[in-house]
Amino acid sequence: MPELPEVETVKRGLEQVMAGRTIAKVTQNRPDLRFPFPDGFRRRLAGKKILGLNRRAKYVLVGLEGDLTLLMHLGMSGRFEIIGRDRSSSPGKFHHPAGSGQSAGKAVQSHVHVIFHLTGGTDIQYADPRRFGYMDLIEAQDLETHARLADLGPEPLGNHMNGRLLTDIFKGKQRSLKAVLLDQKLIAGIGNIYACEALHRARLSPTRRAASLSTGRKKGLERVDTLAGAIRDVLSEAIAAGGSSLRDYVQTDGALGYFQHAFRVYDREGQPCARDKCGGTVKRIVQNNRSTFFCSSCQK
DNA sequence: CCGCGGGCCTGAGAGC
DNA sequence: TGCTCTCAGGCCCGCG
Repeated sequence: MPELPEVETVKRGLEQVMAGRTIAKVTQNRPDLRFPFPDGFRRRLAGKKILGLNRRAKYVLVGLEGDLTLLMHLGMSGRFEIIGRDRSSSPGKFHHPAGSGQSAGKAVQSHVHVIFHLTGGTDIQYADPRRFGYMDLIEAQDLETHARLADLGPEPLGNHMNGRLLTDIFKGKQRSLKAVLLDQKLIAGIGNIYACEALHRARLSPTRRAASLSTGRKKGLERVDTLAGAIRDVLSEAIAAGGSSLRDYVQTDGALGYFQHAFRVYDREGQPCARDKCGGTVKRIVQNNRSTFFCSSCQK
């Protein structure tokens, strides 16, 4: 499901049609996703003008008039699709096999839980088969203390993400590098795919203790700098590719992302390492109950 | 502090 | 064809 690049791509797609428009009405087909919708969800959104969209970690934030923010998380299988005259396809991108211009796929269409009807006739559909997604409404004064947002770590694409910041984050951490990269309280937005990919690019073993990188010596700083750069690169490249489409994820116009074709280790167990002259084979192990893919020949 | 296991859900794919 | 099992871009909790 969606990690930072997919959420960023979705946010940009929604922004194009939602910013400046007004929510005429909301259709809500069930009382909950992962958690119950907040009280008065439909009523509080109806008639509100959309001021702008933002992303924080894997959350999409929709700023509304009246100091209200709509917070949305896609869970594992959530997808937004723009239905109506504003739907546009980006040239050169692959389209969902089941989506010949309009349909989001039969299996997904039966799981449309929320529709935001915008004035002017455009609908924003939210479908989520597994219902691990989440929506909430937050008053402006509660934004910084909201339980979902308050404890999030820094943005990996923010200006401050560098070797210094990673060194601070890793300091004293006896957990594995992979576990630390996945911890949203330490760094926000990285998920299973991009943690694996970033570590491979930085030639670091996912099982290595995080604190073992953050030595004060020159060599240590070089390593964390390399990792910070790898994180930044892989996320940026994935956003440019419209995200990674494995099972559920599509962009808001139904197009598939195509960064999955650029994976070097994720879901490549048994295949040769993509690094030049490495000669290793990609392995799959389990860490914290999640699959980790890496090359033990070049990742140390 | 840390990893593990289980849970929340549905669907796809593999193997029999 | 259909059953059973495993696994999946997330995240939370409790246990030891």
